[in-house]
Amino acid sequence: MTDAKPTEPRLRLLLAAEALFARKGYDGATVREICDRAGMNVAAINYHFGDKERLYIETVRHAHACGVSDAGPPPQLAGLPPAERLRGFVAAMLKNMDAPVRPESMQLLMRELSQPSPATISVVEDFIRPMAMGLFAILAELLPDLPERQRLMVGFSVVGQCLYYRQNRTVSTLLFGAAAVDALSLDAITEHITRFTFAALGLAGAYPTVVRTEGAV
Amino acid sequence: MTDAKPTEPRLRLLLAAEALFARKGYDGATVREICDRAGMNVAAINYHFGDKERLYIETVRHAHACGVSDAGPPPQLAGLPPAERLRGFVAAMLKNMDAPVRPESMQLLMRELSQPSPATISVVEDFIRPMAMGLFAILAELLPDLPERQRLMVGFSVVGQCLYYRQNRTVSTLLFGAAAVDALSLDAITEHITRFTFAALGLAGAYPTVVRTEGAV
Amino acid sequence: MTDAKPTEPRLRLLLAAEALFARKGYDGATVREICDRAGMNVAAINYHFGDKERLYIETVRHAHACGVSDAGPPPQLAGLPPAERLRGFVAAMLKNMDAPVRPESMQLLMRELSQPSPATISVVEDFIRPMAMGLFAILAELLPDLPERQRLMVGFSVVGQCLYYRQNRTVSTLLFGAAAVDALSLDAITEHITRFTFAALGLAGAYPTVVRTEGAV
Amino acid sequence: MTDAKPTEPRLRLLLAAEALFARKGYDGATVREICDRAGMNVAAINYHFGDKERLYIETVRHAHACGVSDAGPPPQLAGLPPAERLRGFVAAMLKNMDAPVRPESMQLLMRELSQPSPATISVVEDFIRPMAMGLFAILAELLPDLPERQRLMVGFSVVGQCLYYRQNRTVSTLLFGAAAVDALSLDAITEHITRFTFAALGLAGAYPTVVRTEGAV
DNA sequence: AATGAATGAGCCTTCATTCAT
DNA sequence: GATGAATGAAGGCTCATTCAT
Repeated sequence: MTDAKPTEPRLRLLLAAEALFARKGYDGATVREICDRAGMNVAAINYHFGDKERLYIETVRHAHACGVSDAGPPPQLAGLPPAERLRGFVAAMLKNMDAPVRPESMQLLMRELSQPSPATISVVEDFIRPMAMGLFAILAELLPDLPERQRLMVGFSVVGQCLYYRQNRTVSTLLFGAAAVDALSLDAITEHITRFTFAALGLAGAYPTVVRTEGAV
Repeated sequence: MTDAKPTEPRLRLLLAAEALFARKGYDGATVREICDRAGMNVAAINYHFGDKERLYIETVRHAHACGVSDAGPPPQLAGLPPAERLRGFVAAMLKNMDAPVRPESMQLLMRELSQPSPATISVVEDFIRPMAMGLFAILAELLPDLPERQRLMVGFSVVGQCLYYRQNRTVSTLLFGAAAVDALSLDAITEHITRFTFAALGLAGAYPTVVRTEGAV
Repeated sequence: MTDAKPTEPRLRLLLAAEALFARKGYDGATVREICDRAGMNVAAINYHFGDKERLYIETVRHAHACGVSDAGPPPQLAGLPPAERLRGFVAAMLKNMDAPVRPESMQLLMRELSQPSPATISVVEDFIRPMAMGLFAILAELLPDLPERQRLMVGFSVVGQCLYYRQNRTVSTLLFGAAAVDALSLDAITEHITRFTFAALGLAGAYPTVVRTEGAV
Repeated sequence: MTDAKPTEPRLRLLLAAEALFARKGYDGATVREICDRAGMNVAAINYHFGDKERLYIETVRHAHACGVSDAGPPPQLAGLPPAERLRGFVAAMLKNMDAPVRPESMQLLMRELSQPSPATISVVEDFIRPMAMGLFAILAELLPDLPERQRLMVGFSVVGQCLYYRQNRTVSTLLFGAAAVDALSLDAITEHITRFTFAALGLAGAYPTVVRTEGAV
């Protein structure tokens, strides 16, 4: 059993900050609130991190350091054919976003990416770039003759489909109801995106799990 | 006579607030800043709107009231075949997000959608739902036999591809450089997403602009 | 009857700040203390002066603006012979320091001069230089053949004697008791410094009030 | 072996405190700053001195304990005639203030004297009184018939001339430029004050270094 | 209808201090 | 004997808000 309430003060602050920054943003969260949640004194932040801004940066770094282990294409797919790996990539990305170790981490990172700050760059470099490189390596194998610009947009189409579910869950729920949205299981979404993409790429025949359809849907 | 600088005080405040809320968020923007930008007194906001929160709600309402005219599928496509209309939908959505009448409006709405607030619901109902209904009407015509749950995910795949470019422009730029990202013209993106989607749906033959490809890319 | 408690808020703050800065110095005085004394809110300083430092500068400026009317050699001596005017200068300087309109003003100025700050320069230029120029004009008339460097030191000797009583009253009192120090009336001191100086300059014969002595004491 | 960097922790703290209190005053100097400068932990002050205030008192005591050896009239003048000894006193006082063993000590003491604190009394008693007694002993010999009150003012005139150069160097520099002020050598000032005083006292004939002048200048 | 002056709550930060080691 | 970690109080400042005009 790992610590539900870690005794390390620095970590307590980071976790409290992560939750509050994720929920309220940098301006909306106050250092008092964060320290209270961490069960510490107001001066703790200054002592451990210098000031609020550096706490924020460290919080973002910590959040992606925790998630970074799952980042990049799942290594166990290394030797498989590219079609298989593309499916693995979609599955990993969806899973990573949907049920990360700590939801606050992901929430904070998404907020961070949509409103860049000094901490954004390192997150992108350490957390996002490995995944992107993994995806484009797969696409390069799958579509070796495609001009680079086209490949870029193909990548964006794949990632865009995956990100949609995290970035726009609120809207989807408001539009179609929580029941309809929650009914979409992670597996179903993975299946859908993979088929949709394979069909789009004219690789429906290469689709790993064999189900043949007219289109992909 | 168009009002470049509207003299109506309420409107001046709404436009100033829109720009600042869009750029800095609710907590980051200050009423003083907003009033200064509107060329008015600090007390103006409280006089005209009661308090900051009500100003925010009114600002969001006003932003989507201005954008709502462009929302929904472009009416001129009304009589065309569904394939044509799907292409029109993608083009409209991308164009709407990329170069709306007032960029601040869109920026504010996007921020609002990613961080739901009391003002979110009416935005979704008035601004988003018409577009969504338009899209699903098209999809229903294109894929009449598809189970509803599948159609939902198809819709998400289409919209997800479009939204990616707005929601993740910063990340894309950090990953691939501004040059590579800016080189993707609105037309090129529209073309790509439409083909990608048609191919995915097994409707490549129905692709309106005729270019026949193996896949869609 | 002038306002003992002025209703003008800016002035109330300046007077409160003057007293506290004079007594406790810049670091020792707190804005809360100052506002309390002025019967105003903590935010008043920020509203009226921007921040503590600008309040300090304005306080110093105001303090010397109040005293500056008495600065410089008393104009009514303008036509008199230089010996008479030297006596007048000493009398004016002592009087000015000993019983100024508001003691806090002088206390603040003296503190300011011994610990230069951004506000020092203008005080020196506006408040001190006129007096200094007045003195050296007199000395130039009295001792036309004296080299400039010597004249400088003579001026310092005159001023040094006068300043001693203000700058070192505490020490004098601790050394000789309050009774002995307080017994030295303003007139007695004026008389002493004038005679001492005249005798030192070999101008004892020119001493205006005629009393002949062996030395000057 | 002299200790350029004393290893005794208490002494290290005292020297660091002396420098910082001298430069920034009691409120302006922080215990952290002092401990950093002394190369010690934040808690060192509380451990060695209890609290900041007691450190301050000890620092002032130490500063004047170090300077006290030079205090009082130079002993080697003991047997000389009073006129000679007065000259020695002026020279010693000027030299003591101008280039003391450790400039910080003197700076701290001067600051202390101008803003009395609990530590003032002992400084005055141990450091100042010996000098004052020395001076008044000389004056008693030189002017045996002078009433005490007159002698007090004569003493103040002598000391006031000397103190001027230290207490008002900033103002002098602002008024007449650094060049003019720095050009006044310690010897020149000593010479001037001595002659000025002797002439004022009608003792020009007794002036030790023989130069006969009409006045003293 | 609209404003400038003024307010109190709360912000982030820093201070001198203490405690467990 | 001495320290690094942690604390509560208080610092200056900014915020959204209100009031008299």
